Amino acid sequence: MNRLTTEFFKQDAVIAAEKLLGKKLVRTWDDGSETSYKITETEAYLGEEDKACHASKGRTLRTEVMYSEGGKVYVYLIYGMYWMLNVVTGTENHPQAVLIRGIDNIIGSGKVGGELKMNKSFYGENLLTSCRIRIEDAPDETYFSTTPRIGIDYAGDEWKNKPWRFILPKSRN
DNA sequence: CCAGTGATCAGG
DNA sequence: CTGATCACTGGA
Repeated sequence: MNRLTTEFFKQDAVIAAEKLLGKKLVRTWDDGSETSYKITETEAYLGEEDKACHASKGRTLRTEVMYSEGGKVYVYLIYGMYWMLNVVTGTENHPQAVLIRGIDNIIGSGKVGGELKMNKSFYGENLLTSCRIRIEDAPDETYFSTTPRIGIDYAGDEWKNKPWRFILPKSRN
């Protein structure tokens, strides 16, 4: 299978989050071996107006990569312990990202970052060219559920209730 | 329910 | 510099 193209990553985060379900996340380790995971849970964060999106606070050192064209990695440390893996989507200057919450049977954004041994060096990594991490195409999933996003109570009703979390049923792992 | 843990950002 | 906050997890 081939890598997803720049056209895929240029889509809006809500579309990309849905379509990323079932795609193959491939991690190449330091010793050259590879592990392939199926993406099973995602969340979309869409633009400065989305109060739950980090970019709602504007352009900073941390959010900078979200302002670039889709196809890059956005990682950040949360609670001093967990590296959160996101995929930047959309076009330049339109900050968006898709959070990877689950791969195979590893459910939980913090656990995903741990499993993939994420760290700050992956910030801005290019998914189109990186030799450490890539996403390969796979048939679109048509059977999945949606719920509001997790852990964003601060965002206010309008944004916290958006059904922008996408989940594959466990039986399809 | 709640503690742990440290980068990041706004404000002096 | 200081202090608040945080897209979380695991254990009481």
